[in-house]
Order: sequence, then C-alpha cells, then structure tokens
Amino acid sequence: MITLKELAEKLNVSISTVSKALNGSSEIGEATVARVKEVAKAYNYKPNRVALSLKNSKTKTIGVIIPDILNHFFAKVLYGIEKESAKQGYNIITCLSNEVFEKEANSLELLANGSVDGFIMSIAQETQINKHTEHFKDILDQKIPILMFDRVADAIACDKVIINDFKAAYNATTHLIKEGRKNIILINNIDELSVGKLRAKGCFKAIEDAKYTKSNLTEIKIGKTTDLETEIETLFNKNKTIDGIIAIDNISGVIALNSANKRGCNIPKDISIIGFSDDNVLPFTSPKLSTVTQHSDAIGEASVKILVKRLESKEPIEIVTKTIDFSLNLRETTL
Amino acid sequence: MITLKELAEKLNVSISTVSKALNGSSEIGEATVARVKEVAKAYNYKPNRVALSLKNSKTKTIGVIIPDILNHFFAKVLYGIEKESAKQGYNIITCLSNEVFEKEANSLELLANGSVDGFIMSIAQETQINKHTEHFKDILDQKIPILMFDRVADAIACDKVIINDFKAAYNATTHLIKEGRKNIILINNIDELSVGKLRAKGCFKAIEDAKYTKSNLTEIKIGKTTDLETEIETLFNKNKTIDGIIAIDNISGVIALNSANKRGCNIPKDISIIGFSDDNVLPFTSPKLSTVTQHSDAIGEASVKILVKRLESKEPIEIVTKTIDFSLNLRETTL
DNA sequence: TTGAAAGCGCTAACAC
DNA sequence: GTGTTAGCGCTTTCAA
Repeated sequence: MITLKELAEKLNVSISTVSKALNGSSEIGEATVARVKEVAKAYNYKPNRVALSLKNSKTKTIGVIIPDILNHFFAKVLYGIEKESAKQGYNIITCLSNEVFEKEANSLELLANGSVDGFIMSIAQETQINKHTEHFKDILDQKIPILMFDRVADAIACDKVIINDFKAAYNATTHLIKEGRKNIILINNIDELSVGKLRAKGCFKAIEDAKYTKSNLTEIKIGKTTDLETEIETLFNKNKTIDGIIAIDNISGVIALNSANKRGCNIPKDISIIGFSDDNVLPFTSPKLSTVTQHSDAIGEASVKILVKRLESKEPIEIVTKTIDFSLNLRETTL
Repeated sequence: MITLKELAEKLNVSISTVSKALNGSSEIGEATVARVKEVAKAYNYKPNRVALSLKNSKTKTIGVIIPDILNHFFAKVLYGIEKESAKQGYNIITCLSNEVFEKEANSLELLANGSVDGFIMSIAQETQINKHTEHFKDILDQKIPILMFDRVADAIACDKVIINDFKAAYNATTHLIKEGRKNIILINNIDELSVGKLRAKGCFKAIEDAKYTKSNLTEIKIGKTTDLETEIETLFNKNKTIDGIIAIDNISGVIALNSANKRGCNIPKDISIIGFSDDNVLPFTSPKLSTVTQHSDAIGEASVKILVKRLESKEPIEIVTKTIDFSLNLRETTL
C-alpha cells in the first residue's frame, strides 16, 4: 500500500498538497491536482482506512452479533444487513454468540474498544432467559449505539426492529379457525424466548376472539433437550382428533408435516398445518408448507438504515422501534 | 473510551509510563505498576484497537468473502471460521459476493486498504466460470495473503482448503454399485463449478473401475435457470428403470427424494439416493437422506489456522493445500 | 525508574 | 497555491 508520504516524495510536493488534491480541495492549482491524481492512480493509491478511522474516530464499521448463523432466519437477516451496509459504505464485523451470554457480552466488550461505530444484534437465548442487561448498559454508557432485532430486551432503551409476532400468530390461528378446525395444536419449542411467548399469546387471543366457533387450542411446549421428532409423534398418538397445527418456530412445522405424512394423513383435508419460517425450507416439503413468512432480509436492511441514520446524525435523535410486516403464505398444507 | 493520555493525567505520570506499566514492562516500579493498573481498571481502560492497528500495521482482522450465506454449507463454514478466529483473537469482516464477480472484486479491493490482514474466501460462481484472476493477483501483489476454500482458483498460488470431491463422489458411487444398482443417474446442477466437475469425474471413475458389474451412469446437467423440481420429475418419467441417484449438490438429492416419494417408490428397496450435504437438511426428509457429509465447520477452522499461521510467521512459509476429510453417511435412502 | 519524542497515515488549521 | 504543524492513541527508543 502506497502512502500519501510516498506519493508526495515522488511528486516533490508536500503531503498536505497531495491530500488536498486528492480530496478535491479548491485550494490546489488545477495543474497540480491533475498531476497528483495521475500519479495516485498509477500507483493505485487508496487511503488507509485505519488511519482515517483514528483521525475521525469513526470506523465506518458495524458490529453484528448473531445468536446462530445456522438458523436460516438469522442467515437471511445477515444477508440483508450485509447488503444494506455495503450500500451505505459500511463494513460489518460479525460475531456469533451461539446463544451463550458470555460470548455475547465478550463480543460486545471486545468490539467496543474502537473497532465499530455501533451494534446490530439479536439477543442470545441464555441472555434473554436470565434477563442479563448490564452488558448492554455498559456499551450504551460509552455512547455506542445498539440496535436490537427480533429478540429484543424490553428493559433496554435502544432502537429496535421487530416483527409483529402477536399479530402474525393471531392471523395464522384465525385462518385455521375459519377453516373450521376444532382441535388445534400449538407447537412451541421456543417458549423461553420473548417471540415465543408473543406468538403463543397471539394464538390464544385468536381462539378467544372466536369463542363461538368452539375451536380448541392446546399448547405443547417442547424443551430444547427433547427430541422434536419423537415428541411430535407421541403427540399424534395421544391425540387422534387433531385437525390443525400451528408451529411457531422455524422447523417444527416441517417435522409435524413429515409426521402427518407418515401416518397417511390427508393434508390439508384432514389436517391443516401452518409453520413460521422463511421460504427456504419449502423445496424440502411435500405438500408445500403454508407459513407465516418473516421478511428476514427486510429486517436486516431496516436495521442498518436506522443505525446508520443515528450514527451519521449530528443531533441526538429519538429512539425508534420499527415493526416489519409479515405475510401469511397459504400454500398446500391449508385449505 | 478512556485513553492512555487521560489516565496519565489522572495519575500524574507520563503516557509512556502508563503504557509500560499496563504492558507489564519490567522498567516500571512495582508500586507504580500497581497504582496504574488499579486506576486503569477503575476507569475500565481498554487499548484502542484502531490506534494499535495503525501502530503495528496489523489489524488482527480477517476479511471473509462468501458467495452465498443462504447456502447452508457456507453458513457452516462461516460458523467454523468465526469460532476459530475468536479463539485466535481475530475479528472477521464478512462480505457476501452473492456469486457475482464485481462484488467479489470490489470487496477485496475495499478491504485491502488496510482493513484486514488477510482473506479467507470461496470464489463466486461468475468469477469461476469466467476464470477471472486479476483481482486475486492484485491483492497478492500487495502482500496480503488469501486463503481459498472449497471453490478455489487453480491458477492462483495461495493457501487452499478443499475437500476431496473426487474421492467423495467415487466412494458414494461405488456404494451404489455394490448395492447392485444398474441404472444410476448423476444429477449435476453445479457443472460450471470446479467442485461439480470433480465430483462428476469421481462418479464416472467409480463406474469405470467396476466395469464388470455392468452398472450404468447417466449424467444429467441441470442449468441454474431451469426449475430443479420439474426437471427431476421429467427425469423420472422418461427413465423408468432408475434404481440409483447420486446428487452432487446441496439440495437436489432432497428434491429427488421427494419426487420418488410422490411416485410411491419404495426407498431404498427400489431406488437408492445419495446426496451431498451437511446434516442440516435431514430433519426435513423422510426417509432420512444418505449423504456425503462435508465437514463444513472443519473447513472453516482449518482455514483460519492456516491463514493465521501465515500472518504471524516471521519467515515466509510454503503455500499449502489442505484436504479435509468427508464421510459417507448411509442413512435410510440406501441399503 | 521515569519521561520525552518520534512515528504509524491521515486531515485541517494556519502560515507563508 | 503550497507547505508546516499538530494531533488522533499507541508503542518504543533513547535520554535523564
């Protein structure tokens, strides 16, 4: 990497002349500017980003902390984040908490040493269960902004991007009710997460609001340790009259579908299934799963936009919470 | 963020004293060291990473360029990269090429301005098809090391981490032959990629080496634009005697399995299917797909180890190509 | 044992 | 129109 200093030597002018010429300052004579630019191009000069960061106290990079990159939802959010960041001229430093609090706190602390201008993150499960918040406060105290998406900490005042989980679940359940389903099972294996609780509430509210239909909703909470597959099979065995399933996490809808297929159920005639997910799992199911679709990349994009706006605003701006739309995609596992 | 300078003022000593004390230099008196450390801790001092980078001309960060984060293989490699990087004290800046050459070249160029010490990457499809290499050479000329994994550029001399695609495909095919399959279809929708070519070669070599069995292998190349699903269905329609399928990309094995299921085939009695993939898609299939399993996270880990070794070695070291093991996981779609 | 000063690459206020 | 200088935060050589 060639530096300003070296260019200056080659050109027999001062460093600042080169700097100004390259930055289009009107102070420098046209001829000089041309000469400088030519040589700079010839030597493929590029300003050293580290020096700029030090000078400006701005790194133009965003720290992204994600609980689980193998979860397609988060991968897609990251996709959106990267795309929008690049557009805005920011780099992203990616850390994975793998759902553990210590890794999350550690990443925050490490990157808060001047490596990033701000954070975009979704909270690790462990953090959320144990309601840790001190590490967030530390960062915010240092005036480094945090934006939380999807899994957010209510106790922390910061920008947030969420999907309307309550409404999504409400609408999905309402659809099953309208189909005339009477014995609906709610499969919930993310009960410890805020989004899990919200979605469950939405389902129950839908049932309540449609009391007159006499539809029934039974919630099955499945722990992280138990095997989803066997759990769901015993569910079918115990409960022969199930005619509707709403699965509020990423994958149990697919598993329920496979289970129902194996038993020879006629889907969607005998039983309707709705999952929560992105489109990604669809090539894998037959018939194609109806889902509540999270617009995951939109979450990423919105997050970057909001954070960058804050980073680049001169005056302090109000904290915002943005809700991203979802859609109910009825495919082949519903009527 | 408190700086050395501010600490020095509070302590009434010079900046360099503070620096030395904190870095455990033996030059400084015990009492002073203790005093400095205490105050530093009280104010939660952390050295500014940007300043350190500028000083040392080392950023302790790795640029990671990935073709497609929504592809589970790459997500898992990234997982491995992140894990090992964190362990080694490196951050990763992630860029996504989304398979396009320009984005890839752009990311390389942008990060080569001092943002990263080296690169770990897998080549975009477009880059590989059009055999672009100039952008790699530019970077290497600047003495910034590149490590390529999985999809590598043969023409470029740099560290590489690959899986033995040839052997993997060879073994998988050999298994089908030993099962007595006579009419085996090779589904190849990544024919433009080096790995696709290698895997196909491996399959054919297996057939050749087992000529006496009279097993037949037909390669079906499927373009990116055509719909995999319909393509595979017409395949079944045209060819009634198929009794073995080997699908060498991430998802077509699953699609073939679904297709076969739909037609009421008895798997694996009538037909065996082997896919190439990570474990991730398995919850979605029934019966469980037998696969050639790429140890994707191991690829990431190995990549980081090799690159960091190079970055931190004083003397120049030889270029290496490391081959990561794969395994043939026979599950329920093979005998 | 401690401090002053230079320098990493850059920008910008100020001087000429 | 061009150059000098200070300073961003840090380490390190050299001087005291």
